[in-house]
Parts: sequence; structure tokens; C-alpha cells
Amino acid sequence: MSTAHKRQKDPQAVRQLLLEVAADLCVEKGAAGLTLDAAAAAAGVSKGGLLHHFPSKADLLFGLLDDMIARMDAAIAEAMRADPEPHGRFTRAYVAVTFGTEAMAEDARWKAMTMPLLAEPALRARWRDWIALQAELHVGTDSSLDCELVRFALDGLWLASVLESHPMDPAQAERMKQRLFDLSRG
Amino acid sequence: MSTAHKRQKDPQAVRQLLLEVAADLCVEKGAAGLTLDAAAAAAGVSKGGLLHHFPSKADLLFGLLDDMIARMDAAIAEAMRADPEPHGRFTRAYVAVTFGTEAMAEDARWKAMTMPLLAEPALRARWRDWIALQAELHVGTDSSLDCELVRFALDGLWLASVLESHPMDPAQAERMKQRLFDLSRG
DNA sequence: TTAAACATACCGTCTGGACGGTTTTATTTC
DNA sequence: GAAATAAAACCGTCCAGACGGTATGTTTAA
Repeated sequence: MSTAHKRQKDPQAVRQLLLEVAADLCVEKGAAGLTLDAAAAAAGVSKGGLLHHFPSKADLLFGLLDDMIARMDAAIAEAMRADPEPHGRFTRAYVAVTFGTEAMAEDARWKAMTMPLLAEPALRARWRDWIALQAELHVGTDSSLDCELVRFALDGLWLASVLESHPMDPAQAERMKQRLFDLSRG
Repeated sequence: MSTAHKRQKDPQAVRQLLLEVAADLCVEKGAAGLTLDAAAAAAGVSKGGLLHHFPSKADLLFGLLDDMIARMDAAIAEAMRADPEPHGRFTRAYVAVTFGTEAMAEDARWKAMTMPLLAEPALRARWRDWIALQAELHVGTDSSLDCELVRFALDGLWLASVLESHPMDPAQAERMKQRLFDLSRG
């Protein structure tokens, strides 16, 4: 990192930029509507450059999903660290992350991108694996009926926010959030 | 209708068949992956024939969504008719429909198809309109916090069933269903 | 010197849909 | 009610553009 400003080329940054612009295009046009030409142009690199980082379009999409899962993991882990009560801790972290504690605008893109990605049948396996892993990790503390119900509701809320189908004012959102927290404590 | 068996051509049936095979292909390949050639071939008509019923691919996709919404409306209306208690009636109908009271295999296709369709940004407006209409129709009886929470949970459950991410045995599903019914009564 | 990190040019395929026919059904006219 | 006419319901062909990916050259960093 100390020499980052000296390097004229920063492959990691280029890769990250590619993922970001690809995410934007994915939100706008869908996963299949995302083209390599458009992504490369938006990132200011040639298509050859893009294909150097992601050898195929499938690799790019997998990269997007993996990045998204990594962000999700990190956010949940951080939210769990601040919660002393074991029962329902994972579920409450899920609440906090879904309602976006921090930079909303920043990760709104990643939330919106998930929809087109999951619509692509080829990408669902990775998502399923992650869900199964979480379920296995937090069995015992978060497998009560109400905890599961809360997490389903959060998925529904996420869906609504992506589709912009259920506009909610902040007060309403806060009440919902509190109710979900309460249910997670059983 | 009395002469239906005499007609050699049945445009309505052809149109319906086109929608059904298109739904299947949409589930398999996604909305963008659905090709006119494949749909026409699967329905046993030429591409020209398909384009006669649906002048463009967008029209076909809109047709799919409209058909899906119509089925949803009919199923919900029927479920509501059997419920004497006004408060939360729409929400309970939503529960019943989501958990699939009747021919599961038949409408499983239409549930699965919704995902790729909603992933297509161009189609979301119609969906939003339907949601807004439902909210307007049942304000007063179904706008309590818990009713909204239940409906969000149902959307989450629908998502899980489409993605096959949260396998549930029948007993578990029944408990969840009852819990959601209870919450809808407040 | 070597490999990574790009750029440029190009190709084969796929796909939406335009277009001009042809057959079937409905409607009108005589 | 038969002929004529119009309109709907298709079929087969072709094409222009888009898109993923390859092959190859060039520059930059180690």
C-alpha cells in the first residue's frame, strides 16, 4: 500500500473499478444485458483489459457475486460483534445490515445488483451454499421459528427496496425494524 | 364456445400455449435468455406466428407478467371469499396463495417465472402498479405493522422457494404458516 | 529478461424482427 | 345460401447489428 501512489498501474484498483461499473450496468440492464464492451468502456479500459482480469463473462458475474457475499459477510460479522446476547444475534445482525446502518448510498448498488444476479440460474448455487453455511453456523441461536420468520421478512424488505415497490417513510421503517428486533428475542 | 371444437385453428389456445412454453424457457434461461426462436419452436409455431400474437419480445414478456398478475388476482380473490374476518383478510389470502393451497405443480412455474421477470428493470413498473393498487384496496384492514411484516415474510418465503435456498419439511412449513396466520390477526 | 497488464483488430454466431407470401376464418353482398 | 371480400392467423426467408471471445501486439513492472 505504501507504494500504491508510485505505481502507475494498479491492477487491483482496475479490477475493483471493473466490478463497480459492472454492478451499475447490471442494475440498469440486468445480468444478461450487461455487455463486456459497455463494462470495459465505463471502466475506461479496453475489452482486452477486462478479459485479462475476468477471462469470460461468467467469471465477471461470479466475481460480482463473490464480492457481494464478501461484503455481506463483513457487514454481518461487524454487526454481530456489538451484540452481547447470543440468542438471535445473527438474525439481528441481518436486520441491521438490511436496514443499512452505515453508508446506504454506497452499498445500495450491491443490494440492487443481487436481484439480477440471482435471477441467473447459473449463479444460484453459490448463493445457496452461502445460505446453507450461515444456517449451519448459527443453528441453535437463530433457528427458532420467529428468527426464521424475521429473516424471511428481511428478504421481503430487501426485495421491496430493490423493486421500490413499498415506499416507506423513516418512521415506518424504524417501527418495522424495532418489531423485527423484538421478534428476534422471542 | 359451442363451435370451439369445429374450428381448426384456436388462436386463444395458441396464445396461451406460447405463454406457457415461454414461461418454462424463462425459468430455465432467464428473461433475456429467452429467445423467440426457442419459444416458437417449443410451441410448435413459426417465429412469424409468434410475432403475430406478440409483436415484439417485450410484448411477450409483458404478456407473461400480465398473465401472472391475473392468476395472482384470481387466486387471492378466491381465498378472500372464504374468510369472514375483515381485519387482515387480504394478508391471510396472501399467505394461502403463497403456500399454494391447490395445484402446486401447476402454478409453481408461474411463481418461478416471476423472478427473472422482475429482474428485468423494464417490467417493474407494472409490478409496482399492482402492489400499489393492492395496498390502496386493503388499507384499513391490512395496513397494520404485523400485517405488513407478514406480507414481507411471504415475499421472502417466495424468494426462498424460487431459489430453493431454504429447504423446509412440511411440518416446518405448516408451523410457519400458522404463525403467519396468527400474526395477521394481531 | 520475463511475466503481468494492458491495447487493437477481428471473427463467428446468435437473435430480434422486417417482409412478403399463403391459408384459414369471418363478414358482407347479391 | 353461394359468391365475393376482407381480415385474421399463420409460414419461410433473410438480414443488420450486437456480443462474446480469440489472436496478437505493445507497454509496464519485477
